[in-house]
Amino acid sequence: MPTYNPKVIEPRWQRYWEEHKTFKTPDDSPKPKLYILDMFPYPSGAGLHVGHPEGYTATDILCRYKRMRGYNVLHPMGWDAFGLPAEQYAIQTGTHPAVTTQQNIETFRRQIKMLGFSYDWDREINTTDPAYFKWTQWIFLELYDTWYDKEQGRGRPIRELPIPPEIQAQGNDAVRAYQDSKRLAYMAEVPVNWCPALGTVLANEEVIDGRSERGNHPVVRMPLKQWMLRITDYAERLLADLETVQWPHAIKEMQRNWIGRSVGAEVDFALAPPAGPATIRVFTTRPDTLFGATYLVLAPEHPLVDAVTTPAHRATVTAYKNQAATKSDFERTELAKTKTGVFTGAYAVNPVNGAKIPIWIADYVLGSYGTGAIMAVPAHDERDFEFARQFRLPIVPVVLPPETWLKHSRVGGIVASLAAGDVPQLSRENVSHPQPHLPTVSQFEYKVMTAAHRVWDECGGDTTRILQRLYGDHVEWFGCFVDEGTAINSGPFDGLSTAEFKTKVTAWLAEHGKGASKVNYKLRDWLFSRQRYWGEPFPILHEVDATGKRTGNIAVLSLDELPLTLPELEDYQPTGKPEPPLSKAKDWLTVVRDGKRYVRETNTMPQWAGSCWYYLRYLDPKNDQAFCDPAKLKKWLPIDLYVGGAEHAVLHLLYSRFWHKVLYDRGHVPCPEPFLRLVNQGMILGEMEYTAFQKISGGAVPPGLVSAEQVDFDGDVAVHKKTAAKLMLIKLDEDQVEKKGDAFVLKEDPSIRVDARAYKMSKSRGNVINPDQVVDQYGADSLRLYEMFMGPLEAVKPWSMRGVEGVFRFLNRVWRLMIDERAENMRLLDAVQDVEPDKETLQLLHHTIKKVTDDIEALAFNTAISAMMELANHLTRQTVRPRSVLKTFVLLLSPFAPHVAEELWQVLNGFREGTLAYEPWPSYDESLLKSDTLQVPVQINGKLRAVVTVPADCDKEKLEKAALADTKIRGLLEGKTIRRIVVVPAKLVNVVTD
RNA sequence: GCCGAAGUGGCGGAAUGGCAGACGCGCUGGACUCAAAAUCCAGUGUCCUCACGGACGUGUGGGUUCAAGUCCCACCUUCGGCACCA
Repeated sequence: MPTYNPKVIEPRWQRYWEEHKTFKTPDDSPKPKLYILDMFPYPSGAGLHVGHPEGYTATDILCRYKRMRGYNVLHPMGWDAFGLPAEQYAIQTGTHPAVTTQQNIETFRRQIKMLGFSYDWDREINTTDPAYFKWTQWIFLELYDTWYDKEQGRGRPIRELPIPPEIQAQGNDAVRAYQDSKRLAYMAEVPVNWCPALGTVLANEEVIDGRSERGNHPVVRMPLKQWMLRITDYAERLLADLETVQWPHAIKEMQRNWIGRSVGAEVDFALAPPAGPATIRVFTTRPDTLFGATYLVLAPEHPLVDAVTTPAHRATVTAYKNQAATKSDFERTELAKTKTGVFTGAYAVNPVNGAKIPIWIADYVLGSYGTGAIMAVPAHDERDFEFARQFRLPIVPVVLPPETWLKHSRVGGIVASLAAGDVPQLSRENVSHPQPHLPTVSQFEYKVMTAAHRVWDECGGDTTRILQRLYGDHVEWFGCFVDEGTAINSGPFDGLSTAEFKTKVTAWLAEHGKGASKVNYKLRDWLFSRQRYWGEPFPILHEVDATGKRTGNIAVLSLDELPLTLPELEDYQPTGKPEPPLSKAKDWLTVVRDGKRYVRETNTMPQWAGSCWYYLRYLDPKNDQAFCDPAKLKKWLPIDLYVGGAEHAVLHLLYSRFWHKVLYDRGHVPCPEPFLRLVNQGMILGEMEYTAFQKISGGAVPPGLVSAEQVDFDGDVAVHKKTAAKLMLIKLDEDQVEKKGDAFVLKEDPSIRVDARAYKMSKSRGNVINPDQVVDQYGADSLRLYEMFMGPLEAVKPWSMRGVEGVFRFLNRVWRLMIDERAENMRLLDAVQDVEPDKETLQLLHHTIKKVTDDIEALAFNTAISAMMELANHLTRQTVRPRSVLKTFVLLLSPFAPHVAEELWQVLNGFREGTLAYEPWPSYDESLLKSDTLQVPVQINGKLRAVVTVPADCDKEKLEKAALADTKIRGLLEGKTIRRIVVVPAKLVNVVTD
């Protein structure tokens, strides 16, 4: 009984493709190239998630389609296999991470192969393979060997770095130190997340709300010598080149925000006597507000803090500094609802007006951004405003807001009502006789009105002018104004617009040697080392003296010493000190070279390292002479389409682009951007869940159900809004609820609203769909088809097992369209005949070819599948099914459901041996897309009233005539005056009447 | 708070400014069957009507247009990202 049985046909075709190397990609094909890439997975112990095949299926469909269109398609897969979970497992069980990793890769590979993706498996890579990370280490050394020439705007070899004569004069060590200070890879003391309870340093992603993810222990910041990559040097190009790539707008925007470019000025404030000759340099994006700077703030870690602090304030300043240093970033931000800070006792001189202003320190100023110091302009900066109010510092307005802003302010409202005479007890006339305790007028309103009245006549009763006066005199009434306006209280600059002011004052500052324009970025240099075992070792040696102390000199391994592999360790337990586990490998650690003693770098590279360049290695995965043959790079780059999850929107993509640009500058890759076009697949959520809330008896609320609108619910914990009592969650079945209005309610009691939503899949929630089970039950073709049929690729969408069943039924229907299920062996139905299709069928077929072709090109797979369903439904109704039509249909289906398509293709072609993977893609005949007659809707005043059938080539006049001739339309137009008739040929007729 | 995306039947979703709801799920009825499953056929936005037919309908309010789910303005909600970046 040859019924549709994916369990038999899928493994068979997978074996066929593998044995025949059907999808092996030649490097020397004359066909046009396409490089279509999936973000490679981290092979976790949990196995493949249904989210993975979403993007993989999309690209696979496109690849299969493009091959049939005559392209030479490169479509590889590999493993991003360094990372924490394998190491955690090693700590717990003693199993070497390489073993765990290998097992996980086996599982992932089996699962991915079971889905029938057309990868060229000969190009498979693994970031933990020494033959791979040899080149990761090599690239690191290239970064180490590169400095950024700001004049030329590109990275250059360190030997080309010009050495200033005064450095040269100080000897070799000075030269080396100078070079080291310019390298793209450099060492610096930076704070890390040290967890004393776990005795280890944690990655940022292991720290949640200032505590360790495992065990919930406190995490403190501790300075540690780390490798850093100077990505900030590339900030400008990373930003600018976003213009050249076809990425989703949102992702570009996220990268722009992350880079965070802002243009402003650095301004030098001299210290007021007696503090000394030093100046404090601040960064501001609003040099136009310089006249409003009423105090300076230094970050607590600013190097000049100790120097400026006066003896009388030293104790409080030191205490504040210590407090700020031990606080985690989390505490500094989240807990700092109110601003804190202390006065240093010192004063600075405002360079534009000579005003003496106090210098404070406060942790709302970050040491790591700009110069670590700011000029505070409380009238025009929210944070400064808040701080100034708290510490009663002066607020001077220097930007006059536009009229509309003033009128919409609280003061504007009061002045308006005063002008309109809406305050009977307090009209313009009697406001001059103080009556401060009128019941309907607040103290504040009274103050405003009195002040307004005082300037009323002077301003000619003009409310705008009154408000402008009040703003100048009482800015604190108006609050903070941060937008652009007109300069006031700014001496010679008064009356200038914000933009003009900025230009002029920056020029003035430069002229007087007190400042210069400056661009700053939020982007920080990339912390590139981890205190971990399971990562790439750095190919770096630190020279040590006789006592074992580092001399500060660094040597690098040469290419023939690479790869530097990880030492075997007996235990993977953290050292208990902030020292990486590699420091335990004593034999591995020490190296003697040319009579000098060295210790190896014990940090390892972060997981990003391997994924930063993997797309290059696919092009030449087995090369042991170079990371890739330049000819192959030239042939295949850039990547035509890159598909993956939006969780990599910022870091992975930014880091890869950075490495790529460095390699480009050093002449190793031929193009400045790696990923020409990027598409993010949307997340797949679990099945829809319905939740009711029940009070817990004995609590603050009596037992019973609570309607959802009275509940604060985050998906895990529900709290009664009024009583703050915790509520119990009750999972409901779909048929216990119904829709009422725009919400779901309980069928039994429609007054009880129910929460309905789909959640992110997670082990703890128990809503994870395992692809193995889906394939076991319905087959890979159904899984692939369903993942594409769910909705647009980019959209977030909930899983539905019934939906899988729906596409499975479709594949069964396709099968039965041609296969005689009642026969003993595989054979075609008698209905399948070598006849010419009728016109309707032919037209539908060509319509479907066009639709599927266009939709694949647009990655709109869901609608392509709908179109094929419609064709299948049509053919099901036909008693005679032309073989030619079925053959075309199977080719259309093949990128989506390749196994069943191959099987049916065989039968349709008389069991001829071979694959359809390189059959030419069906083409359509334009002339068959149009039918002879058209159904054209006829509207009266925009409302559909009739449909008329006309010849396809019906012109405007004939169409209008046909519409008006329609009996129904005639009846409805009876006695009406026709004012206008809109005729859109082949589309519609709209009759406009009175 | 800031930036971005999205709101259409019971559900997933479809619609170059031109017949809203294609296709699928679910549901209802029918055929087949001793029966069930599977399959096939028909129906299925809401309300009014025996029916013919009609009214309403794409988060809310306004606007542009002969015509708006689609364009413009304001707002609401949900999701994602960032968050003292001067």
